[in-house]
Amino acid sequence: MLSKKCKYAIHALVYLAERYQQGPVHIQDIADAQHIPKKFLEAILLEMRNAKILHSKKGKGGGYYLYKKPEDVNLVEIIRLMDGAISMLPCVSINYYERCEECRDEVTCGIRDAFTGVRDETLKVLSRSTLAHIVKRQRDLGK
Amino acid sequence: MLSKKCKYAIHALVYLAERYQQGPVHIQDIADAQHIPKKFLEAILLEMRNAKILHSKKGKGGGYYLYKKPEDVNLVEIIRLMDGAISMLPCVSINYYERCEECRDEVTCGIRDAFTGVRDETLKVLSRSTLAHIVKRQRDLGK
DNA sequence: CCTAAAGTCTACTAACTTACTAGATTTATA
DNA sequence: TATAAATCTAGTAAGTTAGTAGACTTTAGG
Repeated sequence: MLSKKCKYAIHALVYLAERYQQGPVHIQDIADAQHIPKKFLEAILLEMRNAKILHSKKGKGGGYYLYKKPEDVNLVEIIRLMDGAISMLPCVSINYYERCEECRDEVTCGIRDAFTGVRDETLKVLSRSTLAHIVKRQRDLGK
Repeated sequence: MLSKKCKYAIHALVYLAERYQQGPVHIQDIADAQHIPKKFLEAILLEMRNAKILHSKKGKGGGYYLYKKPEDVNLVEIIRLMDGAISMLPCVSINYYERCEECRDEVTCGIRDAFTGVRDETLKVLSRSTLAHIVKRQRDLGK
C-alpha cells in the first residue's frame, strides 16, 4: 500500500498538472481542494521541489507550479521519491537493492524469480502513467 | 514492500513444499534452515494452519506439513493472509476495498484508473506463482 | 520602506505497526 | 510417565507514519 504522503503527492501533482502553465498555485488552494492537511502538504511539495519536479515562488502571489512537463512525470518517479522501492522484495529492487539475508543463492531462488516478474509488470504500467495521461484520462471519463 | 512476516511465511512454505508428503517437519528445523526466529515462526505457521494451508501434528514426532497441494497455493493467497491487500490503493483493492477520502468520484478518477492496471498485472503474475512453480523453478535453476 | 501574504526551516509528538520474546499449557508418543 | 512437540496468552522495544507548532525568510504592492 502507498503511504498517505504518497497519495497526497499524486493528488497534488495531478491538481497542478490540470493547471499547467497557469501560474503559481497556493499551497492552501491545493490543500483545500484535495483535503490534505496544509502543513503536511508543505513538506511534501518541498520535497518535490527539491527533486526538480516542481518550482515555487515565494512571497505575495507566490505558490507552486509544475516544473517538469506533465508528460515527463510518471508514477514511478513519484512513488520512488515518496515511498522508496517499487518492488515487493529488497533483493529484486532496482533502486533500493538489498541482499536477502534468508536466501543462500539469489540466482537459484524461485521466490526472487517470481517477484522479479511482478516488479517488471508493475514498472511497465506505472511508467506509462504520466500526469498528462492521468489528466487526459479523467477528462475523457467526463470529469 | 512485503513485511518480514510475509517473507518468512513464503520461505517456510517453499521449504515445506520441497518436503511435500514426507511427514511433519519441526518448527525448529524450518527456523534453522530459513534463519527465522523460532517463536515468530510459530505464530506464522499457526496462522497458516488456521487458514487451512498447513496441518500440524502435536506431541513427539509432530510438526507442520502442507495440507493444500503445492500447485494450489499461490503467492496471492499467502500475501493476502500475511500482509493484507495486494493493491497499492485501498480504493482499487478487491479484498480490502475502502473508499478514497480524497477523491470525489471514483469512476472519473484517473489515479484510480492507473492503479487498477497495476493491480491486475500484479495479480496475474502472483497467481501464476504457486509453490509447485517456485520449487520446480529452483530445481531447474540447479539448486 | 512597510506590511501582508506567501513559502521555508527546525523541531517535536502521538498513534500505529512491526518484529519480535517469555512463559505457561496442552497434546501425543514411546 | 517422561519428554518432545505444538499452542496460547501476554506482553514490549524500536521504527515508521502522519501529522503539528512556531519562528523565519522572501516578495509584491501600496
